[in-house]
Amino acid sequence: MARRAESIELAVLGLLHEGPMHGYELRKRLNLMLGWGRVLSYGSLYPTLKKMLKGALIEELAPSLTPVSRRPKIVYQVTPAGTTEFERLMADIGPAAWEDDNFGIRFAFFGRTDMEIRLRVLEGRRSRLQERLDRVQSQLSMTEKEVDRYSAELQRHGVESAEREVQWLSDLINAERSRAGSTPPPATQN
Amino acid sequence: MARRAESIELAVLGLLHEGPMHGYELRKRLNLMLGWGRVLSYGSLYPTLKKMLKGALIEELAPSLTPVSRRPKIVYQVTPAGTTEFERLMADIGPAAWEDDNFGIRFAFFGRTDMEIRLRVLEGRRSRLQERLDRVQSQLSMTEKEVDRYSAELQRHGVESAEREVQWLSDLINAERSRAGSTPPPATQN
DNA sequence: TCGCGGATATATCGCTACGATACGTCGCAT
DNA sequence: ATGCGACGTATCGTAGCGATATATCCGCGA
Repeated sequence: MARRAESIELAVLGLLHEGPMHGYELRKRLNLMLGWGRVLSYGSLYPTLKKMLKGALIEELAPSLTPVSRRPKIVYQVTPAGTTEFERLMADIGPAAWEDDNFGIRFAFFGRTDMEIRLRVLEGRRSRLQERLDRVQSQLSMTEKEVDRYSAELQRHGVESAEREVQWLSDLINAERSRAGSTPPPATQN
Repeated sequence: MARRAESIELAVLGLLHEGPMHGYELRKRLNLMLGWGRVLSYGSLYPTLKKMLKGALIEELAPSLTPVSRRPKIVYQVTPAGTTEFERLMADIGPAAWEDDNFGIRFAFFGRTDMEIRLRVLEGRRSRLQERLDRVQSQLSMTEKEVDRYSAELQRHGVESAEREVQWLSDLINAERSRAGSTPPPATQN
């Protein structure tokens, strides 16, 4: 249940880790990192924040030093419980971790996990994409009637993008590996 | 209202134009063309089909020539009204036409519109992407604190993908334009 | 020849999360 | 002095998604 919501929680925790913020700013940052496709709506963010408050993962920061600012600007910060939860979520790899939305968020916070986790997430993501690619390729090949020019171009472009993404992941994986290796073997292909 | 639903309608009409189909097959084809991100669920498809039946955009094809097939396989085909609607939707350019989901579908059916429409949709899509790109760039530059290594890499990759997409669109636009030109330059590669 | 698993096929329902919208404050441009 | 756009919090209706139920067909091994 609520797979998207889970990833929002992770993102909020991660962002608050670099300093207290209020909802509006959180949303902007979130949209920048989720960025490319969909945006996060207030209808999702505020309820999530409420839920996290109730769960004591975050708390409201002491308000206005600036004396009487009429309308409350609610600034949130993580609690120790929130930190624990963040670490738990980051370490919790598994199919959900490399789904489209989740992957981006986890990746953005890679700096706060260890290499073992990073590698597993990157590899999981890569095989997820590879698997999609294979499925499309096979479906394409078993299509009897030849396709329309434009449809074909769309397919081609999609496949190309996915392949590029796979390459990107491979490069990242190699980079991680070589950073770890005591004896980095020079000729490791792919 | 119901922007996604509208695009499903368009896709269904377009697909049925290349021959009668039943829901299951429709879904497969749809997922192949929407393909890259989300899949279309039955919970969306069947209600849409019902709605289109009621609107007389499609109709059930005469059933079993094969005598007593117990469970009905419902095969749909477009009505003349459906064809009209398809043409109307394809010609209806405007912001909605170059949103992520819609664009792909329209593109896939470019073979059934004229060049003027194609160009406008391609250009609309390109400026949509360009605009996103600019927004990210400016937000990036106005960020005071320098970002984490991984976050930066994620941004970089996102920007690169978007730029590649813009390039793709530009190439397509040029191709359309040169096809229009009275003097077709002989060296058309690809 | 039976039966089992998997692909094909239609259908519905609960619930989530998104779009729309409302409301309020601040600053600055005209 | 007022209008406009950015900042900021909040809620609500409902579209549509995931899960699930149900049923048929077919290939394959035992």
